Amino acid sequence: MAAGALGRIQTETPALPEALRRVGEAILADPAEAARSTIITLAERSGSSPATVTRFCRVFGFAGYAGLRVALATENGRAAQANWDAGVGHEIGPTDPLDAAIGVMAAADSRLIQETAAQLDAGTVAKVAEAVVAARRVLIFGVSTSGAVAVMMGGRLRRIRVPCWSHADAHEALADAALLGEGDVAIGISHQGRTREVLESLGEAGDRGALTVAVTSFARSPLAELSDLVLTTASRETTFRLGGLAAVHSQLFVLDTVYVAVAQRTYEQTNEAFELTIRALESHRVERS
Amino acid sequence: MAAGALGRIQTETPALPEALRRVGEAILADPAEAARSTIITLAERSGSSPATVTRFCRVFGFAGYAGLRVALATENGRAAQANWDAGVGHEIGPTDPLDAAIGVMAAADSRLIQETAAQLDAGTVAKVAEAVVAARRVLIFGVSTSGAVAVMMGGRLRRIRVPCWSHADAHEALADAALLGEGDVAIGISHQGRTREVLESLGEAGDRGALTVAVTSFARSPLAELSDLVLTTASRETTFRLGGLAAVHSQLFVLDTVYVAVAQRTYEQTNEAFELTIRALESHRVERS
DNA sequence: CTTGACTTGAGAATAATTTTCACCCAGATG
DNA sequence: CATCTGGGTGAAAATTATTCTCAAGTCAAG
Repeated sequence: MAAGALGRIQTETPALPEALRRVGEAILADPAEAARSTIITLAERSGSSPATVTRFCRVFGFAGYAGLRVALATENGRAAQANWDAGVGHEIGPTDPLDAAIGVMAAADSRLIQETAAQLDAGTVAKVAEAVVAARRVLIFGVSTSGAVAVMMGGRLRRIRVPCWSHADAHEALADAALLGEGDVAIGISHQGRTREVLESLGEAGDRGALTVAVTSFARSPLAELSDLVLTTASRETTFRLGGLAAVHSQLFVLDTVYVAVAQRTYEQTNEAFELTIRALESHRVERS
Repeated sequence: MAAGALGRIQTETPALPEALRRVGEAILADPAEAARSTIITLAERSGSSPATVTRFCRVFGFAGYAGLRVALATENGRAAQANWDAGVGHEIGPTDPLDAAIGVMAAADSRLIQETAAQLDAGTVAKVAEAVVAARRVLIFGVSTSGAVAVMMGGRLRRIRVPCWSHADAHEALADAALLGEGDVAIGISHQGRTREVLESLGEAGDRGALTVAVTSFARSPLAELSDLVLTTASRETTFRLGGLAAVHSQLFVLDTVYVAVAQRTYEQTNEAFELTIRALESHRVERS
């Protein structure tokens, strides 16, 4: 078993005879470098011979040098990953080197998605999906960034034949909301749950008898209170005011789950609709060069 | 740089010729196994020759097979540490319980973002950001889902005073592209990099002397070849055809990094612009209850 | 002193890896 | 239609890495 190879080397090395010990020390001094070296290089660096390095591998139960090498590299990756979460929560400042910033952002986003998933209520998602499948009309809206999310989700749902309209524009959303009725679904997206336009449109839809669904980060926001069902997104307002940026990932994730749930409930039809859509889009693609 | 080797293999493999592609597929099918195999074993498993495997290593910038092997092992350790294998790659079927599906999706998205980050070239991001900061005009476009991403990014950039237009509409994008010139920037988004409209618009922008930037999952796609700079997104086409869904996260992440890089380069102005924007948006919010 | 168990590295033997080269094939050209 | 070109490929040669064998050295115990 590869696990713990470095630890075992650390433990056993001091008890080894002269030449073997030097090999162990050379590896411990820089495992990553050792993984990259050939057996010859490593032998030279430890002041011994290739034969001794092979023996060293055998001592630790590897079939040969290749085995040791792979084990070292694996542990090296493991260690790198362990350091990963470290930087989360760190604010990104104007002078941070970009690669560090990229790492922090990735960690933050990744974590955000996990959090979103953790606190998402599958029951609510299922209810929303069932309502969407049964609805005569579905309306999705938001403004600004959330509007773009709404449009994106609308496009997806239309591709699997859900009768869906999506707006990033407040007036159009309001107009459409007024036309909804019993058995329809309205989904309003707002990170903070305080955007007036979204509140008005969702309120209007509710008044007309449609099922209202809020997608927001705040379960106690006006939007949430006004809605029949609430899908909460997670968002941490950290890292250079990136709360807004990250919120999009969270919103998309929540809507992805709704999409999948809808697709599951209309599997046959979904597959067929996919085929059609893909064929239609193909004609807009250029050939492989 | 060793990081992101698997991601890169994933991205580039489909564009490779026959025999090389088979090698890539064999590796992707079981990276851990590949790391343990000799070049000969791997050649046999992929139905090609050792020579081809060596060529494959060169394509991805490794000095030889040993380099690839170590990189694979490293990533393998990385993945193991993060417990990411939990369910990833599992297709979501119509009968899966929804909470399981949510878990799989979260793991997949999370991993996707990590992969995207790992294979993103900070230097390229910096170049794009610098060009955006210096540009007289910036144009961002895509169609369909990528179009929504473009619109979202455009909105963000405008909020920090970047003179930016964004389109999800092919004709408008083309019209605007024709008006660009030296010192302007055009960013085209297309998951597969084969969408004709995006190709045309970016080509037009390039002809007019603008810096052209591609955001695509395929580094060898027509879109990438045609562009001055390429920002590659990662995407695994797994889980219930969710490739397209997941691609959005990846695209957004890449553009987030550009946004942050731009913000870093115009810190004063960014902060000020933020204040103004937030105040403007406040008036559309309802008061805390 | 011997002896013998244990280490070690030189060099031979083997196996893996890389390079070279001739071939094939698809598409371009005359 | 014949010919050429150029990329892609695997067989085999060349190189290099790895493993094995063995003689020699060391050292503690008799």
